Amino acid sequence: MGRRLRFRGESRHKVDTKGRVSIPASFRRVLEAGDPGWVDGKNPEFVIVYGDSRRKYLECYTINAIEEVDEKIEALPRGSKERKMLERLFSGQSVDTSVDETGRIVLSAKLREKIGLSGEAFFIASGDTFQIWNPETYDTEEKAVEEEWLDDLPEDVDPLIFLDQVQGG
Amino acid sequence: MGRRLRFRGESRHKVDTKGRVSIPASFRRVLEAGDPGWVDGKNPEFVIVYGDSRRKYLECYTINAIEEVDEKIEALPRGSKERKMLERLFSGQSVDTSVDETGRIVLSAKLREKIGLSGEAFFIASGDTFQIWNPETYDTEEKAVEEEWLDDLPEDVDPLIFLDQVQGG
DNA sequence: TTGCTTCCCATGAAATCCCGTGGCATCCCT
DNA sequence: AGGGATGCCACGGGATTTCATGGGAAGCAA
Repeated sequence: MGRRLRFRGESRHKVDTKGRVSIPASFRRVLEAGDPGWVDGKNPEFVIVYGDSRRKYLECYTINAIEEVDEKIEALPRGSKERKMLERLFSGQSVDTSVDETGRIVLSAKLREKIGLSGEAFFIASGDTFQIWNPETYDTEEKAVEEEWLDDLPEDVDPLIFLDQVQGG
Repeated sequence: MGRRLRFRGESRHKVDTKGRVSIPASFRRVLEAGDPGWVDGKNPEFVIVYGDSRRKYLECYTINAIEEVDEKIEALPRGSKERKMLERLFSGQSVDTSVDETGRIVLSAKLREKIGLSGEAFFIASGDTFQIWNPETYDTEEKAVEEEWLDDLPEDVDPLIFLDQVQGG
């Protein structure tokens, strides 16, 4: 198996009145690589998880990534609370889509309203998923969180330190 | 064997006086794929499990999915309590239906009464099945549970952590 | 006959397809 | 190095199809 591609970078794109948005070209390459059914010339599919009411962004999974999640959910005991909740989140509160010929997707009115999208959308990579935000929401809420976190670190601590922390419980 | 199709998403549809309801278009695709007897142009069949009196929603299985369940039940010792109960649930308290030309099914008065359906129905995917709810019941009883569960999670904990929990215990 | 079910046809709104444009970067040829 | 040709990219608009939903007529049963 080849190296797993990851999303990388951030960018802004217009959202037209029909809800169409271009997916950053580099993200498309990752979506293609992450869709086992994809063949050159065709349009990659992927899954948008929008989650519960308080989530303010859309989270996008490649087919491979979402399948990994689905399988893990299926491995949980049938009937358990965790399983039910995760099914809600990942099976219920999600849609699958595909990129069109020109590299765009269509975000339904419902999805746009949910995250307050109009005019422009902000894309940002996050490991093996990427997120779609209303640019203002991202600036005011997320960026603030990031900066606060960095500010709270002692002056001389490099965030890289966290890379090698043991997983714990 | 190809990748297993799963239901995905949620939506609301009208229930008319005859008990007719549209099945979400994307669910229809999964029902078609999950019905071994289906051919393009025909109408897929599937099974609705309504269960005992406590259950407040209808659970819908593709033909393949229900067959898998049936086989597992048959593997249980004949005469065992578990087998009897499961047979009651899945053979007795269920009906099979088919989607019509226009993408709808008819829910009998009995089924509608059972889950208190009138006016509108809420559909939500749940792995390899989907559920049909009275929208109010879903909001007040189920969604509330979900939100409470999310609220009880520590601020910075993502539900995803449950995916990697060890099984057992 | 009186109610249920099916079946058939109709329609507005929404989603999808198809086609076209300008900008920018890269390649290639001379 | 100049200058075009090529190709990908972000974006827009119109045409077409699919969806969800309504209503009536025909079949069937009590």
